[in-house]
Amino acid sequence: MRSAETTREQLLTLAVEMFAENGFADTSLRAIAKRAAVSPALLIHHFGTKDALVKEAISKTLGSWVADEKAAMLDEESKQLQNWQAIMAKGATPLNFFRQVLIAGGEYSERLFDAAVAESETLLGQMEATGKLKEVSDRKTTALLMTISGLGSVLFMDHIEKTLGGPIASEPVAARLMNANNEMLRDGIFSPSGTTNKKAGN
Amino acid sequence: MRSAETTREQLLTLAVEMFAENGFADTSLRAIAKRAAVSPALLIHHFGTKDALVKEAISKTLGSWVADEKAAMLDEESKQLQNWQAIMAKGATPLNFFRQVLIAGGEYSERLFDAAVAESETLLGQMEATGKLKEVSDRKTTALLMTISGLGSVLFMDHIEKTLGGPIASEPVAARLMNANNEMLRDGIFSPSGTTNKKAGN
DNA sequence: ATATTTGCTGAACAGTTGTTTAGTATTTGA
DNA sequence: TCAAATACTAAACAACTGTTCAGCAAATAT
Repeated sequence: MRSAETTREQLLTLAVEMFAENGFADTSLRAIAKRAAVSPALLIHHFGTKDALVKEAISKTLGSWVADEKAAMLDEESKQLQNWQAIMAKGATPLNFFRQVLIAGGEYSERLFDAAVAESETLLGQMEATGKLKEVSDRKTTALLMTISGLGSVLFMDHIEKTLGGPIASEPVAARLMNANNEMLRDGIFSPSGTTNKKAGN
Repeated sequence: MRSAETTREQLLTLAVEMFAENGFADTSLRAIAKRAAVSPALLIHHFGTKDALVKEAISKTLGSWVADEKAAMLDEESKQLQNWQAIMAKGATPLNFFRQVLIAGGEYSERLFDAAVAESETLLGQMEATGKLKEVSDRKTTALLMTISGLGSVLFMDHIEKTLGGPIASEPVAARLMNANNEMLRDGIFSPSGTTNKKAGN
């Protein structure tokens, strides 16, 4: 054999990269094959169908990622920035891949979202137990909102970078995001209802 | 003439619906034509290219929507729920269309995002001026985070509905989202740094 | 009534897609 | 060493895509 396992893995790695860059639908088997200097039929030979390749790419990438990322978001404030940057240091590919999975919808997107909500909820519970969290009246919905923010940041990464004028992994941009987020989550940003012109405004 | 303007408008309306449902790339001219009981060539005849049809669909739908939606998010608390429901009452099509534009990326997605950030920033300014807002150290980034949440809610609509077990426009689901969001934005949810749960100022 | 414009169609073109098939070359197992 | 298994390819298939083109039919203008 001509080093089958190696070729297969190389193809899978390349597919992940290209899927991350252009999405699943917009990345053809021919395009992958061309960049691998290989016949399109070889991809079918190794993976059966494009769909199977997509699924394998997803489980490969997600499996190695979610574990690292999950605890970072709600970690101790002093560690947040370095956690964030450590995640980003892994490069753009996993993050973009993540994004494509969410965009593509379907089963994996659903699982991913559910896992993220569950994770947020667990962390909120832990924080509450250790006194790091104020009382929240509806923990599940709060976890849901935090998930939306977290995954939203991934989805809108390009927009964020454009708005803040720098890569999301860079210190100044990451710090601004962290600070604004912590400010919001620690103090709130709305004035307590009733304290100011409640009916005069409008 | 066989009522040209009417046919064109009907086709455009149908295209918007189908784009909202399945996205731009996954909605072929043939599919639209078939559901309109019309020749695919007629779509080209009226709109020139598919791309032109997409653009016209976008500007038609976005134009009539953004204006209504923009002020609702940060309105007075008592009005939020009914604002939200009023928006949702317009039906799923515009919201899904919105979603597809954001997913598709490109020029329109960018414009949409930028407009939403700018709008949030303006509203934060207004709220601060009327004393409804606490001091925020970085208004732009705060506006950015609120935009991510807002548009994230649109993007993850299906997931939200699945998680909370009901349509996002329904009273119980909408109320939960509103309450959790207000709680977060008014009081914050993290305990002040360095302390453990010192005050619950409700 | 005739000519002209215009809504509209059927059929085809050219390109892309995932996949199949038949076959070659290389490696492995006996 | 010989046979079986495996890696790999070129070419083609069938289905789809957006788009073109020649022409029919109906409304409008003359």
